[in-house]
Amino acid sequence: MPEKSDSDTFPASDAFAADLLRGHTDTIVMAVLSQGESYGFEIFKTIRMATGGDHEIKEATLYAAYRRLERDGLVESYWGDETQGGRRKYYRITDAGRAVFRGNVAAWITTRRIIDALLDVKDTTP
Amino acid sequence: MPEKSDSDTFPASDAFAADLLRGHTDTIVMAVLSQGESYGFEIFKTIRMATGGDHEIKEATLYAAYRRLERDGLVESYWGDETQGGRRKYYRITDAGRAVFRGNVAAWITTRRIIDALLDVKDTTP
DNA sequence: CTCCAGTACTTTATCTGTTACAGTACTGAA
DNA sequence: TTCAGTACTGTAACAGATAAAGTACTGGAG
Repeated sequence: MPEKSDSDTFPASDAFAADLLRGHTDTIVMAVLSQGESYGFEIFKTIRMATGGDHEIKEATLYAAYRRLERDGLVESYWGDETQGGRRKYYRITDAGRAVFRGNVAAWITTRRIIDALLDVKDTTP
Repeated sequence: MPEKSDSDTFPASDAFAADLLRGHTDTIVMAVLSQGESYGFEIFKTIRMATGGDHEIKEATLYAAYRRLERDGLVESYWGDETQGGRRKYYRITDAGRAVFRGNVAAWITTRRIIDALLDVKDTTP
């Protein structure tokens, strides 16, 4: 008889992909921006490449994050002076942003440990 | 002049603790139940101990998770026959639950890798 | 020349998990 | 008797994620 994998019978990640990165979006955007200035769509492409298509963060989610981060003074923005093509809004991380980013990375490491312990996940580093 | 730490000036984890575990609650509950049957409040205490007070998952969050898991057939419940004290609702993970749990742990490992890469977090294992 | 895919940004409505808060009910210790 | 702890439930509200749709430009394929 035909084999059925667990994931066929019990899809786990359909609705999950969303919530697994939830709460990390702002931190991820700040991580990209600590490497240097960038504009909205480029940040989107950078993250899409890093997540490899799967688990991708949607455009609308990111643009919402940009607004949130700017509202909280963690990033600053300015319009580029593109003469042709779509106008681009560039983002730059602020000092406050850098500080919060450092805190969030620390929080991630803590959270990571807690979940690893709860799920009894062994170290996966080769 | 008095020192001010980053966390004083820019509180990072006030609203975050909530969202960092978000999406993992169901998986964490199933992790506890794969160790054996348990009842609602006990699962709460187990998780509270593991998270060490910080980052704790609130009672209401867990009871919501129990209902969700039971609705989806991932856990089963029955009332204990306590003769005194509060009545206890016991939970048991189902085969479907075990399968989804395995998938979620795999998803967690993937997500973990992605976030580590994006945040450029090095391996923290001693 | 037209159509389409890609770039680039925006807005609105909706969904879901989390939580504050409140309530019920029992027990044992101060 | 009061309070802390055990044990469960329900409701309202919030915030982040996203589907969906729209605007506007560019370059290539047919």
